[in-house]
Amino acid sequence: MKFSTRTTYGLRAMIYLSKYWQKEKISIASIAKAEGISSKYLERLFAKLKKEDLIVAEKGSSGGYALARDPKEVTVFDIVKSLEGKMSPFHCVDESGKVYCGKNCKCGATLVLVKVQKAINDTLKGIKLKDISK
Amino acid sequence: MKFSTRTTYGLRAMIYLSKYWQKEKISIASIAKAEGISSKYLERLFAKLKKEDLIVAEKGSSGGYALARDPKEVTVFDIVKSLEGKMSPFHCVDESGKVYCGKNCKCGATLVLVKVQKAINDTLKGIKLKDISK
DNA sequence: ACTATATCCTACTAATTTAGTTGGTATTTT
DNA sequence: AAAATACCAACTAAATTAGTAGGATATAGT
Ligand code: FES
Ligand code: FES
Repeated sequence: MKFSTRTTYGLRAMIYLSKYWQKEKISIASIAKAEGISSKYLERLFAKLKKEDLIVAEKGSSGGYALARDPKEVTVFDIVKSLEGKMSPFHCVDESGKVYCGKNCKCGATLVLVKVQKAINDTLKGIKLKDISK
Repeated sequence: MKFSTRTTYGLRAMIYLSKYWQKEKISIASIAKAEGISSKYLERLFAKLKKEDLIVAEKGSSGGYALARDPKEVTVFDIVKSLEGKMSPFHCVDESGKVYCGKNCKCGATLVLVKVQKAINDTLKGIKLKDISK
């Protein structure tokens, strides 16, 4: 049971960006270099973050990325969700906690599934980007 | 971010077994059939559960499996851990919460990693097999 | 002793997901 | 015009997960 590395990459990149909040735009190349991440891969992760309006971009020479919102207001949940897609840790419980197992079974396992899901989400929602980017 | 299906399979099988706690031994074949799981696959999951002393087996005709311990005392954490292996949800934090990222970075991401890990484990440890197998 | 029914064991294959690359196009500053 | 940047789609590689094949070993009942 793991979060994929793209989540860690994404978090690191967002932390990096938050250091320049309301200061500079930062290029993917410089983040990739500083963090030791493949810049082409990071590019694709940024596409997801942008789609969820977590970052804004400016094209062209001297363009780059910047946070779209104040790090005090962005939660880690927002970031992780946009990178991981569906935030359901089990195949038969969806994001809202609704169960739709293949067998339509109402087995006790679902209790576990729902509780774990809630624990993860609550934790992620309780951490702001600001909290981790001092 | 998902638990693999083997975790759900394992939980379901353990719930099934707990219904026969101190009554009968149950064969893999019958569990597999009842739960709609590949019996050969379930066989391999049971090997893991047995290795962690969560179940006991008896060979031969009229053999089968049974819980090794009282469902009131087995936690879901025990089960999930034995099936998932390492219970670290991120690549740079181990089970004890120790960080050893490739870059040896001490970035704020680790705070997230450690908190999520703890939230999951605490949740799983707080649920007994008995609680989910009525 | 034979047979049927079990666990146990190893190695293979298939499917899926994740990670990363290639090769561009479009846009903006200098 | 040139350089630097975001943007985009398709491909490849690696890793993990899911499932299968083909047995060997042990026990109960006949
Ligand atoms: S395994 Fe999905 S509801 Fe029981
Ligand atoms: S990403 Fe592993 S410690 Fe920062």
